[in-house]
Amino acid sequence: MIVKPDVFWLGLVASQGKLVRVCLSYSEESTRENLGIKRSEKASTSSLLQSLRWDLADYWKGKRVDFSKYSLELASYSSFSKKVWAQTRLIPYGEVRSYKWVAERIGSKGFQAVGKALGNNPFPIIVPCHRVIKEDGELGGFSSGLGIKRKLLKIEGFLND
DNA sequence: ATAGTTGTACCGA
DNA sequence: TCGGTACAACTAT
Repeated sequence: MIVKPDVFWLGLVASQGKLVRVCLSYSEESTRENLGIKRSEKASTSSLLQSLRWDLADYWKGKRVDFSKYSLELASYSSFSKKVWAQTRLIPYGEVRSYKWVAERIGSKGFQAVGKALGNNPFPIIVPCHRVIKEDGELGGFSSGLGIKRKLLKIEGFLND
């Protein structure tokens, strides 16, 4: 399913009651390409996606939405990545932590590897990798574009404007 | 084996 | 404060 809650597009894929992938992008085309969703496909009737869609709409309005009820399809990922994402999901709405904090919490010194795992995050927003920034307060990177990271942090009230 | 990360710390100017 | 650089753990090739 593809929705456009703001200036960017959001592609959502679910299967068997679990979220498989989320894609954030500035263009509808790249979202479709990324997820392999054809224009001809009908809107999903999956209740999971319907629910997620409303939650995301609320989220964009600035409502404090809790995405932790959604289960993720993680079978094909490394245990390190799973740990990083699980830890990242624990960061509360509107707060941020550093890559180092995440690494320490999962018993690793590889803070840069944390960045890499977050870069591979298949569930942006649901796994709030935008809440992970550098130790010195800089934003760090974001695979879907730093502008989107900034936007998300603004929605959550962490950044102004 | 090697190169490339969404990083951190330390040093010198 | 800024730039260079050494280093860290992990992934992908």
